[in-house]
Amino acid sequence: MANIPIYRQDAQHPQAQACAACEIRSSALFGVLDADGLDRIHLHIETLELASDSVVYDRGSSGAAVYTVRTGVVRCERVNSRGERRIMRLAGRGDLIGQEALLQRPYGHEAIVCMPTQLCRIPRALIDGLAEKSGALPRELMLRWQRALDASESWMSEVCTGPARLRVLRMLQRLQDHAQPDGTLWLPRREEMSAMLDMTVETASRLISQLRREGVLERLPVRLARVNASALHRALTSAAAGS
Amino acid sequence: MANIPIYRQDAQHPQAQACAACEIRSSALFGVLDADGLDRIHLHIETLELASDSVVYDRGSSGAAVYTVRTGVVRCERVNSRGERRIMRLAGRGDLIGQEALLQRPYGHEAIVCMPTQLCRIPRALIDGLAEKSGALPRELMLRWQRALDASESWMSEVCTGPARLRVLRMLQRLQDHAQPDGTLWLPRREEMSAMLDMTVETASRLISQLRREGVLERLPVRLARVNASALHRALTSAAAGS
DNA sequence: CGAGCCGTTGAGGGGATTCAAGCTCAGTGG
DNA sequence: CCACTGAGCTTGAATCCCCTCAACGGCTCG
Repeated sequence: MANIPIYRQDAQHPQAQACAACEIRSSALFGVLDADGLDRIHLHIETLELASDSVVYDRGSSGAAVYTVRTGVVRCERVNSRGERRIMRLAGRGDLIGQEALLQRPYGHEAIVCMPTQLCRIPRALIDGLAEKSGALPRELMLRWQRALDASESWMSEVCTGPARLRVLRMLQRLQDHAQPDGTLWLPRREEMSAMLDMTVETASRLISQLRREGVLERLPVRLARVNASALHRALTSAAAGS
Repeated sequence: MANIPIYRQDAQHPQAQACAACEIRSSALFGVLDADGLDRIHLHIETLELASDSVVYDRGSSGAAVYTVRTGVVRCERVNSRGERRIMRLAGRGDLIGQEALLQRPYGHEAIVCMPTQLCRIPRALIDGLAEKSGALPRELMLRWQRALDASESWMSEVCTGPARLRVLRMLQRLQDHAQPDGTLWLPRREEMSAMLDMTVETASRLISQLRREGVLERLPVRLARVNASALHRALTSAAAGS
């Protein structure tokens, strides 16, 4: 019984190969499953490869699946009662989105791809079936919910607060967490920044330009950038203290 | 087997009587339990009666219990990196707080009583034990988590956004949801409003005074108020449109 | 090339903050 | 009884940050 590989290597199905090779499996939802559970899931999980601005799901649609982000970044949006788009959350590698589906509820926000992204689509029925057998899965799910709640609250307390420059700096800090291996990161369009940080596109543009002149940010071709980590850190501490 | 009362009426323990008489049992966490589960829980659940400004739990403390609000209002606070207090959430009748404890994690915020409040303290071990037997409890727990997440996101998109007057109006709208039977509601101190709405106490004061002059709000003795629902509604629509 | 989108920059105005001064009210003690 | 606090609330005046409105430049694409 010992040394059963966490994902069966001998499975024939191509998706089984993909799951076996998946680098995020230890941090992903099914890390807790045993061999029995794992054997069954490959057949139902689908890997999606989506381009920028693709819609993963719409708010209000009654979804039948949750998604794990393998690479790339997905943003979760919502339109508030004044008709403004607000970006509530960024999901990156290893994050789970659309958990409402597990409770047979419509999605609470719209999920949109920020940069070329790979997703694993996990049908609800699959998780329902597994949860009855595996004792560890419900706990793992609750952990994901708690993580989403933490992220939401820390976003609210840090990114929705304070002077505009500080908010932009904190956004950059968070974008760094989703940076690609080569150090480049997704830089939102100005309008998206405005939806994240509750400011106008003009203000976002001014502040980004200023940070570029200060050497905190270096602009790359298409919606990409590179940040100087130490300069960012310095800017953050001085902005937080100076206020 | 049919017609087993959801809470056993014949239990001797005084807490069993309290649970049997609890008016929120259908909406509370244990509404899904069967008779076996219910018989065991009374012995471990404790009813607390706390005065304003009592601390239910501290952020960072590793809690061993979750709490259900029976009456009153509890606020969940957090201190952001600039050292400012931010109120992230209000919990009222039927709401569950401190769910992090179920995952053996420290509380993510500080919970403080807003007005005289009754709480049920539910030890973590109790829920762990029940969850193994009852299939419905994990689902119910996930539902609570999702509800907290929804509340957090809608708070962020509605209360953290827009001109100050609109934010104050939306706060009043939410406070109405926690109103007492007699129609009075908890009116935060100005400093607490400032922590909720990300504005200065002066701005909060100016706007509350203005709303009082407009007849939206009527002030009562101690941190209580009565709102004119229709006037509030009118003010909200005109403020949302006028901007 | 013009159209359109996105980003940038400028000028002006408005709303919120800042700083400051009274105000109300409960508690205290002479 | 009443002055004396001190905390919380209110209000005023000046300042500033951000928004609004506007124009322009770079870029892609038909």
